[in-house]
Amino acid sequence: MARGTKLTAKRSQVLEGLLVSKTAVSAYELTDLCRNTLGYELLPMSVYRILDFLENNQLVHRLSTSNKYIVCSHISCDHQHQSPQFLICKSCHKVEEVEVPASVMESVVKSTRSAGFTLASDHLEIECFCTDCDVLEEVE
Amino acid sequence: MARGTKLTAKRSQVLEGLLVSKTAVSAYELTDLCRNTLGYELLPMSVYRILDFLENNQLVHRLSTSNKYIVCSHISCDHQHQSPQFLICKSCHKVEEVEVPASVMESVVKSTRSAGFTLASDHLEIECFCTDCDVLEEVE
DNA sequence: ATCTAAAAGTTATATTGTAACATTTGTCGT
DNA sequence: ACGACAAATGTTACAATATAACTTTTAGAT
Repeated sequence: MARGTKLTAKRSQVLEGLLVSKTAVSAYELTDLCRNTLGYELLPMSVYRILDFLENNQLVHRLSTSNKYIVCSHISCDHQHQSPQFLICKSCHKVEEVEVPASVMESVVKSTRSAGFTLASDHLEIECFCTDCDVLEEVE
Repeated sequence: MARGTKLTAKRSQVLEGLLVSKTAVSAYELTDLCRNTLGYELLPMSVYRILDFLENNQLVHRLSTSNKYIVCSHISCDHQHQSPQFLICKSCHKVEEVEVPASVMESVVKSTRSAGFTLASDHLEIECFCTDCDVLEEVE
């Protein structure tokens, strides 16, 4: 693990909460999950701090589209992966992580560069509806 | 313009606020801008509602990455455009709108479909740093 | 054992977003 | 023109999210 780098008890607890969760969760949802389901004493403030730490150490991804967090699916590997692409259900927040074809990422980087910008995120976020929620949307 | 469809005085005022702004702005920022700079009487609740309306009528884009809004750059055309790709500066919220190469969008749609999801957004959002802010980031 | 830096605790508050209900305004049929 | 209905806006209260600022605890290093 990189600098700043201790996976303390509390940090493990938060990580465990994320591992248990089937969907992306917000800091407050995660706090509740840790307290109610796992029985850990945690407050939102701490959870926010710990999530920052975990994100900086590539253990979790922060989905800025929904302000929720999800554990990195490659948490146990030590090698590099391609950029992940997150398909995020707008309705139930289920998240599917797929790999972005290199060509796509290249194209994105290219248009970013030529506009004078520097890429600030390691992933793409796509707002979707999953199969379940798609049906519901139509009914409304 | 489509259904539900009156560009009332208030709605024009909010739109004017967005047109005046150089960067993406939040509902509260827009409220302040309208009140302080343009002298319009608006409250956040109304601004939220009006932004919803404007978004539904393709006059503004909502950037879910930052929960901010920006006027659609094709506001005065009546024809269809390709999917926009927004380069959003994480620091100053300046936004550059570029067109996504069709091939990229196809690829995104494809991976979305094959994962059983339906695309829910008409654009891509990319978190970046612009030239100005990029320098500052490094100094920190 | 003591010192120090990192981590976690604590409290208060700022910011963002919505719910619920009241009032006003515009449009339609008669 | 008149009343009736729907759309738009006003108003208030509050829920949910995020961070600031300061204190206490903990874990290593010497």
